Parts: sequence; structure tokens; C-alpha cells
Amino acid sequence: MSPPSPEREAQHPAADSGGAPPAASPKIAAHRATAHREPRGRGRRPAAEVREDILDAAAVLLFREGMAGFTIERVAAEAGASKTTIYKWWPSKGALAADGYFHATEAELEFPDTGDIRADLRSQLRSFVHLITATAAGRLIAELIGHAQTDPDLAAALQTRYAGPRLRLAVDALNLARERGQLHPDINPESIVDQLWGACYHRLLVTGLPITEGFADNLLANVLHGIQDQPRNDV
Amino acid sequence: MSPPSPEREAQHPAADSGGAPPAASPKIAAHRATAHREPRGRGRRPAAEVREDILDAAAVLLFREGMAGFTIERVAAEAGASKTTIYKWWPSKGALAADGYFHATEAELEFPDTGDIRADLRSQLRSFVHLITATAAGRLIAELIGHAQTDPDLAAALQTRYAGPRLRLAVDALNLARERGQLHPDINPESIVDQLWGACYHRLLVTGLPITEGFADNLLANVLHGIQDQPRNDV
Amino acid sequence: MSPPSPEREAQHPAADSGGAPPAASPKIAAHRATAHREPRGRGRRPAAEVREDILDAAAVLLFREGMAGFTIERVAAEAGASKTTIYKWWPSKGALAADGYFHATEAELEFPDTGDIRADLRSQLRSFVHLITATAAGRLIAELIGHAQTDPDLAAALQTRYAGPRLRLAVDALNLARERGQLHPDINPESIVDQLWGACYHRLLVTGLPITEGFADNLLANVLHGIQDQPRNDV
Amino acid sequence: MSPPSPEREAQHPAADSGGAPPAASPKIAAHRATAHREPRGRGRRPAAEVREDILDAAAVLLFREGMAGFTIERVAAEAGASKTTIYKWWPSKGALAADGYFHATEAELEFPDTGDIRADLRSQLRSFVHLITATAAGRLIAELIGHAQTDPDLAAALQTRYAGPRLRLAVDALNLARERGQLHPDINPESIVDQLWGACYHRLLVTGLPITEGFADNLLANVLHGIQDQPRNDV
DNA sequence: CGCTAAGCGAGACGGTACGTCAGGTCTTTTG
DNA sequence: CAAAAGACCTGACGTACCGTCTCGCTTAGCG
Repeated sequence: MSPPSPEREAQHPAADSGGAPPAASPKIAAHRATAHREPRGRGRRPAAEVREDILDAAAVLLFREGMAGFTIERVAAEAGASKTTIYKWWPSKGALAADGYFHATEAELEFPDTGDIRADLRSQLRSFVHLITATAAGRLIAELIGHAQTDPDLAAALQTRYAGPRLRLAVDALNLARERGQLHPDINPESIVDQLWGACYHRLLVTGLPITEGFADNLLANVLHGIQDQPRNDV
Repeated sequence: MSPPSPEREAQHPAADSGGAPPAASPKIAAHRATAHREPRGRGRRPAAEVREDILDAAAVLLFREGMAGFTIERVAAEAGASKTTIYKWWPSKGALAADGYFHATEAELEFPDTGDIRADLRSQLRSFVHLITATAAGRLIAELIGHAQTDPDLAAALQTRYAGPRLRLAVDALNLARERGQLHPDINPESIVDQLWGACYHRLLVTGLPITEGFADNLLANVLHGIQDQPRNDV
Repeated sequence: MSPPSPEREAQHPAADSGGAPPAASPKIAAHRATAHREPRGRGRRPAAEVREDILDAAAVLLFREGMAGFTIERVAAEAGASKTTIYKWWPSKGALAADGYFHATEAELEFPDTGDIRADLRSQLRSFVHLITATAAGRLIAELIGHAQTDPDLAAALQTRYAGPRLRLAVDALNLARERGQLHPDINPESIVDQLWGACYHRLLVTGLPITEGFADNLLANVLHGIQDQPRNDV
Repeated sequence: MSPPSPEREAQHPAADSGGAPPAASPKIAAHRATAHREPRGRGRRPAAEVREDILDAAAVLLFREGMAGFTIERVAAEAGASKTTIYKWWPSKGALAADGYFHATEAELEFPDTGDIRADLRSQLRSFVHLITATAAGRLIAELIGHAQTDPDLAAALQTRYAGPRLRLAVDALNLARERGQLHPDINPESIVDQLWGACYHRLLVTGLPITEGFADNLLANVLHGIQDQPRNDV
């Protein structure tokens, strides 16, 4: 699930190390700075405008305090919206959190195919490692996935809008490589994604072991060449 | 993280299919049947007895309703204990849930070494797949891990008492196999655990894709022989 | 205040017993049966038609659920009108309720003067007792008066369209009787109305004691002859 | 119903005119001034103390804003209590308002029997007139009775603790007078109360006509001597 | 063996958030 | 272009749990 990282920060490995932190969406700050608090009576406001305010506030709150402290009540207060309106559009706190996250990050997914599947996987995996270790998104994604275990709405949103698309990109890349003869014809691409990105999530969510670029390289080596003691080509 | 499954039911692959469902701790039902509801005044009761009642009630509630609906208030009510007592011993709802879970399952961990690392991994992995797909423990573990993302107490408990021990067993087995020359000397055992059990958790927690024995075998094949298109020995 | 009862069903005492139940306005049911629910876009509709629908809906709702459950929102929904329209014509929920009540009951007030003030008062008073004890109007009037204590619009409407006219009729009758020499020349007619109808309201609104025809007769006897121990003519 | 006035202000007619306004319970202000706001953690507080705070706050709010603006939420806020606590003890807003009113006024009822029923009734009635016209209690009682029309809890409280006791006192006095031969043996004391105090309530709640001492005297004269044109003793 | 104090059960307390409902006010859309 | 439609914010509702704390008791443990 979710190979190509959200936020997108670096395509070629070299640029990875100095990647700028994605920050909780600069556009949010800008928007709120200009269009903030001009009390305008109690009547109707354009739906789109309200929706924007709510999502902005949700994102800000989410990045500021995480899922703990993320409350429909507080989102409403900070958005200058009413709870009623929020409940009209989002079925649960989780659904709102998901929308808020996506609204703030709006990752343009890419999984460039250079022809060298090993290099491409390495690049994507390292980007992902950077995202979940060096930016606020890491803890946030963990908390969203955590909450999704008891919030079906959030689970659905994450699978549809987050995990699904990223999985698809990686699977496509793997299939292409297989067709080029770079990978064994019997492979199951989804499983490989599970063994690369899933291994990272395992450390993020369960064991808490450190997630480094070396770790990512190691995962890749294992799955490419196997771990049995036999002649390898390279690493 | 957690290779040998809790509950442990079958060591050799053949026995897996007919494994008895682990059931939510028969000892609980027995205990509660006998020692249920004889109102006994408000004075002091032996700490051990009270503690037992609380853990039993926690486990029952946990298996009956999952983490949603698992409330300190309700545990107290069903245990005939007071909230004060619970707060005296457990720092958070998550800590209590973890203790309740372990109290009910009390897995005796084993990772038998037959000398054939491939068969041993296969057996252990299949047992784990069975646990998280065919028993109530699957959803429950997912919910516990989910809550652990925002509850440090629960996270600590899970890592210390659940993930840690299971990871250690598997790592030990892998190290043994390496020393026997069955695995490449450069391998990192923890990474391999991430790529086998972690891949299953990925599907359980994130993508929701099906987790089957075939999937487990596939994971194992990938990591043993690699996925690059080159001559393999066997599968 | 309100001597001559709304709905009015029987003028001469004898007919009282067999009075038909006033029913919550048959004309309403008829109207709603025909003009029900043909969604017709959002544009303009003849004001009169909309107004009629609203009043009908208000009356139906009022008689069905009382002032609790009587809501501008629900009236709008059941009338197929919008809240805007209602707020344009009625200043408050109470004003609408009052209008709805009068729309449904449309009492033709009468206080026939037979020349015998004692018989006339007795007849009117008994009719009023019947109205507030044997029909739905009793509870409703109580609730309207109740709400009027905190809703100036409703209070004004009730005094202008309900209490005022009825008070006037009774006062006129009493003045006529005084001019005929049947009553003491120093009397204050308004006070007498307070002591006859007001006494009934006291039981309806405050003490909850039973309101019977015997009670009405007793009120009349007291006020006609006094309660001091002295020779009376008759009762 | 409720002949002897709450707050009790004057027994003999002469003192009536200069009666001091009963003020919204001086003891409240005193209490709140001294024992206000020493934050003491979140745990339990003596029930009696909390109850006192709540009733004080309720009374203050009630006298300050009337039933409109009287909200459980605001009482809780001003009392420094929690809504939960209030809902634990009072079934509805009306019940709390009633308790708050009685807590603040704590009228010591008296209906002194001088042997002259006419003088006693006159005194009591004038006191009542003063109460409902010259003090804040008038509007408040009206609003409480108003709300009682749709709040059974409030209705019960008013009848039990307000209307009932006052009715009883007056009825007893009337019965005594009857036994002394001052009143006709056939009278129904409850009806007479309805015709004296009830007539005042009628003006207060329904017609809005002015309630003066002259009006009270007139009510008394009517009911004592009757209104038919016949020789009277005096007025 | 009797007294004391440790410590549990009970449950009320101040809070926070929930999800709902109605009141009024305003913009948009339609006839 | 006027009026109906309907979405908006506000504020209160009544409920559920949280974590804290007071109280009444019982029983264990000390004298």
C-alpha cells in the first residue's frame, strides 16, 4: 500500500537527502491569513467557501495536534463554521480528518519509469522513508491508519484515496518491468509492494524500529535477490 | 515483530487447516460463571482477586465489542470493581486493554527449529495468517495496534509483551539458520521479519487485501529466492 | 379571559350534554387531502395559497402535538413552504400558533341576551367549562396562554383576538343587566368576568383542581348572592 | 392558586404601601460573594455544597433574565457545576427553575386569623397584589406558571410547593370563619379562593388588565355580598 | 483477640465532546 | 424582480466517558 509517497519530494536519489520538509501546506496559512474573520451575520454562505474553511481548519488542527485533539467541535470553532454543517457533509471525525489531510497535501503522485526497476524502486522507497521519518506526515499517517481500525469511514477514505492509488502506481511499474524481462514472470506485484512499503509500515506502526535509507536498500536487496545463500549478481 | 503467533495452535503445516478456534479464553467464562455477582459490601477485597476480576471483565468486553465500546467505566461496572481501583493499576484504557488481551490469550510462544528454516518459516507464517484471518484475534490485534498510535502506554505494552518477544524468536531462528549456512551471511534478520510478518500486517491494517496461505507462501518465496528473473533452485 | 367560548356548540343549557365534539377543524383535513405534495420547484407561488397552506399545517400540527412539538421548522416542512416565508408574515412561533389556532376554530362569538342575566351567565359559563374540559381546545388554550407569558407577540394576539372580544361580550351583557336593574349599580363588570371565567382559568392553569358544571354554578351563586351568612333569595 | 403571598411582606394593610421590594434573595449575593471560585481540582465535592451553588446560580439567573435566558447550560456555567450534575438531580429545566425560585424566596407562609375574615382576606389579597405587581416575583410567577403548561415536572413542583400550601391556608381560614358563623354554611372554600386569587391570576396571565388594591377590594366585596341588586350591609 | 489503618466499592464531581434540533438570517435560484 | 428554497451560524439540548476525589466499610495485620 502507498508506495509513491504523498507530498512528492524527490525523484532522483541524490536530491533525497536535502529534501525540504513539506510543511503543513503553505496555501493554508496564506488563505487563512487573508480571508480570516470578517464576521458577516448568521445567514448562508457559499457552500464552497465554507467547505474550504472547514478543510483548512481541519488540516491545520490535524498537523498541529494530531488525531488526539482533533475534534469536530474544535474544527468547527476554528473554521468559524457550525457543527451542523460539518455533520451534513462528513459522516465521522475520521472522514473529516482524511479529507483535511488530503486537502492539505494534495500529492501529485508519480512513479517515473526510467527503465531500471531497481533504481526506480530504490528512489520511491527512499522518498517514502523520508516522508514518514523526516516530516510531520509520518506520525500523522500512522495515526490516521490507527484510527481507521475502528472508523470504517476513515478506512474507506484511506484505501480509496491514499493506499489504493499508490499501490496501483507501484504495481504498474512492477508489471512493466516484468514485461521487459527484468523480473521473474511468476511474481505477484502486490506482494512485493507489501514486502517493501509494508515492511516500513510495520516498523512505523508496530515495532517502532528505526526506518532508514539503509533499511530500505536492504529490503530491496532481499526481495530482488533472495536471502538464501547462493551466488548473487550484485547488491 | 510478532512472528510466532499468540494462541499458537499448530506446528506442522498439515495440522493447520483443522486448528481449533482459540476461543476467547475458556477460563474466563468458567471463572465468571462461578464467582459472579454476590454483592459483598463495600469493604476491602484481596487485591489479587479484584485484579483477576478486572482483567476477566476487560477481556470479555474486549472480545465482545472490540476497542470501540471498550471503556474503563464499563469494565469497572462488569468487574464489580470501582474506577478508582482500575486507575490505581493501569495508566490508560489502552494499558488495560492490552493486559486484558494478554490475560485472556496467554500464548505460549514457540518457534521450533527443525533444521529446515524454510519449512519453519512457512509453518509459523501460516499459523499467523490463520490467527489474524480466522479468529477474533485478528480484528482485535488490528484495533489494539490502531489505538497504540495515539496511546503511548498501549504502544509500550504491545512492543514489550507482544511484538518484541515474537520478533526475538523469529530473529533467533533466522540467525541459527544463517549460522548453519542456510541463509546468506549478510542478511539482516529484523528486515526479513518485516518483509514476512510486516507484509501481512500491511494488508491487515492498511490495504485490506486478502491474506491467504498462498500469499504467505508467496512472501516466503520472494524473500528466499528474489524476484529478479534468474535461474532459481526451487520453490 | 374569554367568557363566550370558542367553537360554541350549544346556547341553551339543555343542549349542552349532547354537543358534538368540535373536532380539529374538518376543513383542514379536506384541504390537505387535495393539495398535498406536488413538488413544484422553488419559484413564486400565490401568496394567499401559501398562507393558507401554512395556517392549515400550523393548525394540524398544533392540534396533533400541542405547543411542544410545534415548531416553525416543522410547520414549514408540513406546509411545503419555506421558513423565510413564515418569518416574513409571523414575528414568532407564538404568533403563528395563535393564527393557526384561530384559523382552525374560527369561533362565531355570541352572547345571546335572554333578559335573564343569571341564566345567560350560567349557559355561557357551562359552555366554557365544556370547552376546556371535554375538547382538545382546553389543553391547547392553556399551552397558548402559557407560552404567551414569554412571547409578547403571542400575548398580544391572544388579548386582541381571543380574550378581548370575549371579555367585551360578557361585559356588555353585564352592563345591559345592570341597566335593567338586575345587578347592583356599583358593580365593575370586568371584575365579575375575572371572578367567573378567571376562576376557571385558575384551576386550568394553576391548581389543576377539577372544573365541573357544579363548580361553575357555585361560582355564579357566590358572586350573585355573596357568601356572607345572611338571608338569600335562591340559588 | 396561592392566596398567601410568597415572600411575605405585610400583614396589616397599613404596611402594604411601603413594603420593601423583596429583592432576589440577599442571602444569595452574600453567599456567592464569600464562597466564590476557589478552584479545587476536579474530584468530588460535597453534594450539599454543589447543590447550594447550583440553586443560588439558578435563582440569580432566574431573577436576572426570567425564564427566557434560563438555561441549564448557563446555570451550570454560573454555578461552576457540570451539566451532568444538574441532570442527575433535576429532571428538567422547569424543575430546576422551580427549585431555584423556592430556594431564593423561602416564603414563610402565614395567614393570621384575627377573627375578622373580611379583614384577613383583604390583607392577604392586598399583599398578593403587591407581590405580583410591585416586585420581580410577579413576572416570574407568571412565567413559571406559563412554562408549567408544557412541563409536567414544573407543574407538579408548583402545585406541591407553591399553589397547594397557599390554597390550604386560605381554605383553612375560610373554614374557620364558616364555623364561627361568619360565612354561609354551604360555601365551597376552594371556589372562593379561585374567585379571589384566581381573578388576579386571570389579569396577570390572560387579560393583562391592571391589578390594583381597589380591584382586590372589589373582588372581595362582590364575593362577600353578591352583585345582585339587593340591600347590602356595607363594603 | 481486639483495634486500627489500609484500601476497596460506590459513585458524585468538573470537564470535554458527542450528535441533534430549532431559531433566525442570509444568498441563490426560480417562476 | 420578487419571493420561495434552503444552507448557514448560533446555542442549547441530553448523554457518555474521562480522570479525580470523598466517603463508608470491610478486612488484614499489628499489638
